[in-house]
Amino acid sequence: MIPYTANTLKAELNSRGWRLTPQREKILHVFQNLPRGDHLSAEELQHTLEERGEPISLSTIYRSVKLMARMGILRELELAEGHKHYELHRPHPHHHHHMVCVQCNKTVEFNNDSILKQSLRQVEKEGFQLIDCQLTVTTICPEALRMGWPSGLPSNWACTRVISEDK
Amino acid sequence: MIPYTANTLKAELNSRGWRLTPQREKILHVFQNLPRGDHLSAEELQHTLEERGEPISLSTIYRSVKLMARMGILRELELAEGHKHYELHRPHPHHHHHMVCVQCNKTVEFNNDSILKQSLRQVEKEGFQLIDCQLTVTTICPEALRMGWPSGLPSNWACTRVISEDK
DNA sequence: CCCAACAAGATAATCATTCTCAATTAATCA
DNA sequence: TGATTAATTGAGAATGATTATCTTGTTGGG
Repeated sequence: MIPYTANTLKAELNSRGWRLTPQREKILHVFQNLPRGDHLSAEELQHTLEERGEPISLSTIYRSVKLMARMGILRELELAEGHKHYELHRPHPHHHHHMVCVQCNKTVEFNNDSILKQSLRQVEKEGFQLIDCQLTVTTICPEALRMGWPSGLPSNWACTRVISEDK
Repeated sequence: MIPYTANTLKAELNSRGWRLTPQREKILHVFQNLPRGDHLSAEELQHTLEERGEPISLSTIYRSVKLMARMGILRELELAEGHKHYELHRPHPHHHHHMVCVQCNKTVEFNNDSILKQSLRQVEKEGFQLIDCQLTVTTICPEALRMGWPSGLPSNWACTRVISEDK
């Protein structure tokens, strides 16, 4: 949302009764310097910090990352199997969604502003406050399709099962 | 209305080198008889089956549910913290999305056809094949807002957890 | 600069999910 | 139809991400 500096982060935290700590600052810094489109798991974040000579315990990583997600500073992504990823929560026009292949977990980002708009309308109608909206599109990627996924099936199988509305 | 019978399920499975088993049939049956909008975790599914006098091991539950999600028969939902939920993958116009409160995990469904349309367009543009698209909107529910989220919340207060069924 | 509350670090605990393996069983083909 | 083969089940152990606990260290308001 806001490009956070140490000061604005502190203000945000304090206004909720939480504190600015060197650890939280460093964690935010890592995400801010991440190439756009990258996301880290808790462990990857720990390694990154270690390499920078700023080791932070896994406990703190998990706590901070969850806190910042609840605040709306980070996005919690459920893309691949097994563990969560986090990325900086960027405002329009960098807000994006994900396409994930069920075969290989390949992830592709895409932008679509109207999805955010529609979510906002929906949410406000119900009296909720929007923090984030993530469209996760489950797919079969072109490579998997080329390899004959799913084996032995007519190539149009998925289309008939899939939720496409006019086909 | 639900396209799967024992026969079509068998055909679908066999075409991929998999088998129709009584367990898989029973599991599908549970989902088909679930009120619209309901979703079950692996454990809830096991309990349901137990109550019906058709106990199935947890291992098998997990395996089957994952298989059927990969096939596009079930949707795998990442709504609340900690565990996945599954629901029947229904075609348009029953396809829906979810709004989740980060404070209490309350879940509200909503319909929005244009999200599906746009996903489909996006996916095809990239040469992928669409299996499912789920918009998960992270929110603060009205109840939490009323209590002064985020700072004014009594430490052990939780919003009433209601899984409302329709908009 | 003091103190109460909050946070960090280390590690144990939890808990959903996956894996292992022996025993069964569904689908195929002779 | 019955043998054959490979998939599947069930039970429980193993895994692995995330949380909780507990002690010590810090933050920030008075």
